Amino acid sequence: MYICIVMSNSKLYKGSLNTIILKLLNENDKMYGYEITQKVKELTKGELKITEGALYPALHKLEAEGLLDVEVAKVDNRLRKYYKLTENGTKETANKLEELAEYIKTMQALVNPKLA
Amino acid sequence: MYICIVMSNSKLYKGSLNTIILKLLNENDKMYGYEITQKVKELTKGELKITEGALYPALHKLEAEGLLDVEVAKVDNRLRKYYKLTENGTKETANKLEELAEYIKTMQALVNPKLA
DNA sequence: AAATATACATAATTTTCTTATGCATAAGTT
DNA sequence: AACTTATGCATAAGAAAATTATGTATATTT
Repeated sequence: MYICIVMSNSKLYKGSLNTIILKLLNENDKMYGYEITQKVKELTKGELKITEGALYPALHKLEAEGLLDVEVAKVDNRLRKYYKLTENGTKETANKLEELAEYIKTMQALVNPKLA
Repeated sequence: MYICIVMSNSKLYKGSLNTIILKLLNENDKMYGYEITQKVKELTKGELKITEGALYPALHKLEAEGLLDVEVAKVDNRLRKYYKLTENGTKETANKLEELAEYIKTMQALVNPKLA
């Protein structure tokens, strides 16, 4: 038995899930849900864990908005739903990334005004 | 008549209001609500507008959690509620700022893995 | 045989915000 | 004098986006 302290899932991640999903799909062409959770865990060295309750509704919403296309596959007798960016999805990815950069700049102006 | 386009209040700000409040109080000793809204507008060059519906409940909550002390004053026959950090508030400010730095680092690892 | 990993999904609840509304005084404008 | 904008607080209704808790099912590891 061991104790694990993780600072993960700070409140700040709220609102950035869509950006994360879109960016990953922009890099990896197509991915399925579980793969996304693992990739995020890997890239953030375990610091950020995307929960299923957040991820799947987000994917469905992005699909409903026409930003993602879905394609179902069966691998090892298990279902996988591969998502990929639509044309609009690619455009929106650029917007989201710009928004994120802007957000980071703004926050730095707030918490570290000397560097602004 | 003119049209004003502001990218302000993007969804990403969700979760960072407390950090902003605490950091400003950490720098300015004591501030009142309206002053905070104006300071944020100034520091972000109008890009971020803290709404009253978000600010006042947040201040009340931080006070209830023992992170802020409040002191009422009357200036020009108008009420002001000055908030300042408690000892715990100062500690929590450090935590929040570290969390923010961590968040920014993590997001940069996600959206720009080459630099990680 | 049992536990963990893979893979999806949804419902209930909570948190945190926006929008709308309300009260009140001071200062500036028409 | 009347009206608008600025200053200053507050709360309620609703929306958005997460967490937590469940549920189903197969594959792999212990």
